[in-house]
Amino acid sequence: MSKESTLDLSLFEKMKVQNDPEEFIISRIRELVHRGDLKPGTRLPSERALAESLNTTRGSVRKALQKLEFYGLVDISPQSGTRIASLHQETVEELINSIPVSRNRKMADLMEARFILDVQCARLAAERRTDADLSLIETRQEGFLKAFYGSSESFLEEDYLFHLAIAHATGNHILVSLFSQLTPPIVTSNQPHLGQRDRDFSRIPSEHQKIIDAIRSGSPEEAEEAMTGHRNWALKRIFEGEGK
Amino acid sequence: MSKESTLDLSLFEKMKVQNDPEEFIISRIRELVHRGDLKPGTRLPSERALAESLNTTRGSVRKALQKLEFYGLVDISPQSGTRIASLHQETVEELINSIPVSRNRKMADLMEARFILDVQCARLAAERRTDADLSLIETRQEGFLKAFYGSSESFLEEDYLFHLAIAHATGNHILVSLFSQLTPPIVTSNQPHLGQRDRDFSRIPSEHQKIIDAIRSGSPEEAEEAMTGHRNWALKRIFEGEGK
DNA sequence: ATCCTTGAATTGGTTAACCAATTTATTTAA
DNA sequence: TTAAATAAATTGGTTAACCAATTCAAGGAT
Repeated sequence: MSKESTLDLSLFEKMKVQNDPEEFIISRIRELVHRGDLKPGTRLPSERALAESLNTTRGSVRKALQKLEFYGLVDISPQSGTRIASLHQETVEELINSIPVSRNRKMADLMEARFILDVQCARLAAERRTDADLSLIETRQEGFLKAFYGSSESFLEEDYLFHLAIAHATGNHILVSLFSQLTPPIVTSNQPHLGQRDRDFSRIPSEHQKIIDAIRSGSPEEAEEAMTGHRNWALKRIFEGEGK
Repeated sequence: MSKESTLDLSLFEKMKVQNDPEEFIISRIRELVHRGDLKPGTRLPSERALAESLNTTRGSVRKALQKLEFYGLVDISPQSGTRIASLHQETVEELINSIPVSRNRKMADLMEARFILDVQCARLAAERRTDADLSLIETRQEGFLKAFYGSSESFLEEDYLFHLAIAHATGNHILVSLFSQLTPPIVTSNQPHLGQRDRDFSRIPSEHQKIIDAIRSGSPEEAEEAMTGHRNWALKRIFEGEGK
């Protein structure tokens, strides 16, 4: 029984100066799992051993491992140790912070997922919106227009609120949650495509209006079509400069 | 400036015997925020004060607050205190565990969100699937059939793996992540509707096969239609017994 | 009165020692 | 040689003291 798939060793050699040991441990283990160097069931070195090996304190190691357990990446058992968990599903936040996939690729995946949600939310909103929902959407549109035609740099934030109001109008809390998970990383990504306006941006206000009209009149098909056109254009902007 | 929207007090009166102080604090604060008793900006009592008030240790209080910060529900600033965060978007897991919404309603929202993702993933999978993707999907179907026709109780789990393989075939990691967030709680929810088979369950294997055929032949429209039929039926089962 | 200085009190963050349960190694008895 | 008994070492978990930074209030100079 002494054999068993046990502890690895020098995979955690200290590197450089570690400004944030906790973050380093998390990203390192995540990387090792992704690359397959750490297979499910593999036991990690003890918290004390890891701390010494990384020239850090046990507290930092512990915080990192606790977060990894929360992520579902490892299983911690008292007196038994910490092992790589069996089947692990990543959260969106994990994926965004993960290493192996290129930044552009992740952004493309994010935009595509949001595209899907946007279109379906528009359709459902047209079916179910209450008057209060419609009122909120129109308020958001006003805010967006003010930011858009003003010199405000925050029109992306306002655009987000507009789309979020549509998601809210579906009455489905889960959809709102998914939506809000996807958008902040997009908004804060400082994608050069998004930040600066150019000729095409003039389309946005009228496209928004089409969507609003469809939702007001309760026409799911029209809403779906309007949102598809609106978002398809945004998607293309991202995909340009990188093949799928 | 001494006024300010500050600390509340006896909202944290100790109740009964607290077996798990950490979980209690998390659920209590979540509840207070949901009910509006704690508004954004409100400062919570200090960790020491909370610990004494709840007859627990500072460590437990601290762990709870750290998790709440991770959830985005509170903002912690050293030497300044812990305050309710301004705009808070709930994660799916939070929503599932939240109190105010009825269980059936949450389940309906979950199913609807999964329906949307399922259909769109089927469409994209038909467009992009590699041979390896198709192979995995067929493997999952075999596993499902074995569990379905055998006396195994795990056929729901196998069904999940089948659908997950389709999401994987889109090549979009974000979609896979969203999908995996939505599905496990459905499987484990012990919905009486789902747990026991009845006459309608016999449709599942052939519906799966239709989806596979559409994905193999690269027909997005067919895949979308097949998945819509498959999942629409599941949706109806949930909505029966509660007007949406 | 008003503003600035100053020092005590309070805040979240960190550290190291300690704990109980388990595992591993050693010793002892058959 | 084998198996049981026992002691030592190791594990994650917890606690309490300590820390630096900040806040807040009292005191004094203008």
